[in-house]
Amino acid sequence: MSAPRDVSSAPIPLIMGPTGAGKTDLALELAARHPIEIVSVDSAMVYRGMDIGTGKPPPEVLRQVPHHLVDILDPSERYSAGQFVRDARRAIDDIRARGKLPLLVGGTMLYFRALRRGIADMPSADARIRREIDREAAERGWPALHAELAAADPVSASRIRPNDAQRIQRALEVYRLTGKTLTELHAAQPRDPGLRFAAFAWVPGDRERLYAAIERRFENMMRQGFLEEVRRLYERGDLDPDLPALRSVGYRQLWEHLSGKDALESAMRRAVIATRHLARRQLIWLRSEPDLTWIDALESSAAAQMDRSLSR
RNA sequence: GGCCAGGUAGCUCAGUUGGUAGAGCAGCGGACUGAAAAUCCGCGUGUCGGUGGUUCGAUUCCGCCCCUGGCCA
Repeated sequence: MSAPRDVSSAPIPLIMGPTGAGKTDLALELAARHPIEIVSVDSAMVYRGMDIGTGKPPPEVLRQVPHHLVDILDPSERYSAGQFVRDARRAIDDIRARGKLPLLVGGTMLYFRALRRGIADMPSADARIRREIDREAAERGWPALHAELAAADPVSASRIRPNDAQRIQRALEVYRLTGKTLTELHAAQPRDPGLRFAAFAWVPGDRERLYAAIERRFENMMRQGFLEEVRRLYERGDLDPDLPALRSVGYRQLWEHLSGKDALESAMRRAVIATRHLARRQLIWLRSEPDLTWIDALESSAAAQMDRSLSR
């Protein structure tokens, strides 16, 4: 048990790691020994009814150890980095007001970055404008819309590829909504997030072993009823596979199987591959993130290292 | 045993009317500001099954052998 300390000024620990690295178990272990509450930094765990495939702790554990930003949305809803930053800051304030230490744990690196560096004040997604842009793209192709963006905002256009539909759409959306370019809005972004963080990269040092763990983890999910979980979502009838929630790793592939587009064996294989791809992108992201304390999750002393960091 | 179809990148396959070969997937590297578990970009030397022959030159044509699948005995 750590000595009492001023929780309101202590840096907030962030544990960032790829899927399958054992972050969830680590967080629970730390919660047993420190006065902490967990804030999930995970774009998929926010959804209710998506439990097995997102690797959420079981309901008893969620009740026993306070978790924030888990099960806050229906899968039909959209979340975003901007919303995350607002939610996380509120959770941090609340936890500190209770005299506890917030521990942020997850694998959604964009959310960590947005929290640490701040995020520009921009309008959220607008379904009507997106439909409009999609229609134009269907007629003229994304490169044409990219050219349109280049006329308004050459700086953004130069870093967004002509085929990156998602980013072209967002850039045009913001411009049409506000009359301002992404470049202008980014420049106006507040510099100081007003919070201090201590960021840890919790990463297995051996990629082969991480990949093997991912495969075992997926097989285990299937044993726990992952397919039935996706079937429940499928059979609701009001959900669409283009929804952000259902594009998640595993859910997407099993949905494709349920809708008759793929054999189960093949869908399962593709789900494991998609999870590996996710882990790889998370690792790549971490390499470019500044001010990280790296901990090899495979080292026997790894948990003890984290433990000591929280006691300081 | 005979006939037929195959044997080309880790996998599935394309191709070379003879000038030593290229896609998809996998893998690897990277980007990332309200979809981010998303989206996008870059990276392709491999005894072209083996061995002899023809040829200036064979992965490509011919002979033999090996392996896989199918059909017939």
